[in-house]
Amino acid sequence: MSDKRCRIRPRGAGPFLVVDLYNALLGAFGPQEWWPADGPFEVMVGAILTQNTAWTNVEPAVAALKEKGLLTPRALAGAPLAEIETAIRSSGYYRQKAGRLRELSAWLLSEWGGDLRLTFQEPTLRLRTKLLAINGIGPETADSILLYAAGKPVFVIDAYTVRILGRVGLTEHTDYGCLQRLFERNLPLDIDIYREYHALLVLLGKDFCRRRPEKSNCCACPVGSRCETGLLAAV
DNA sequence: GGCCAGGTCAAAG
DNA sequence: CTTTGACATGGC
Repeated sequence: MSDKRCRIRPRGAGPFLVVDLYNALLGAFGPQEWWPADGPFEVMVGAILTQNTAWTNVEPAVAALKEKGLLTPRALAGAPLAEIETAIRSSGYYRQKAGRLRELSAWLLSEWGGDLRLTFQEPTLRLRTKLLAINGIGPETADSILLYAAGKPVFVIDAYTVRILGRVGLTEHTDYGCLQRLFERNLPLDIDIYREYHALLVLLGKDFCRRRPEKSNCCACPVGSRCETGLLAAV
């Protein structure tokens, strides 16, 4: 995808700045300190379990896995599918996700003996490509793993991000790569900022955009509607 | 009871 | 190449 097609839309006096939104969100909500997990492998597991699923449904699933001692690549790779399914049932799509978790674990085991330190020594792009090759790991899951588990400077795009950018008039593009480059071009190369920014966008999407007078997709409704608020208006 | 959630993949059109 | 359906539970 050429950069030309990723151009952001001018708004008012000039292009709206990605960093302005970050500062506004950080000022309004404070640091979120994502990802809520106990160690990198738990981040990876959570990244799969939370696919199109509320985090409140993921928590019991992670707890059950932990209870059964299944939160290591070796244990998960060797566990019966039925046992994994039972443990993660609350997270929804549990049959799909059980298979995905086990496939991911088997891969980590065979490539690096389950040692994530070794896994994360892999060059970022190379690791990203390998993650994407696993069935059930798409761009958002791969990048969440890279950013929050591996500590690589990769910006995560999710459905909230797409809606919010459209809502604030920054861009109407929805293409993952376009939006990712938009953030990465306009931010300092800083893992903590990437982590914090994505967390804040999710918070805005959940708590803020849900308080809406209209129906769904508040973040996509027209500027000037009743959805307009102090926070977004200030940006 | 309906709508939605921190997506992804495969099958159609 | 773009659109659509399947996957599934739990909270509001």
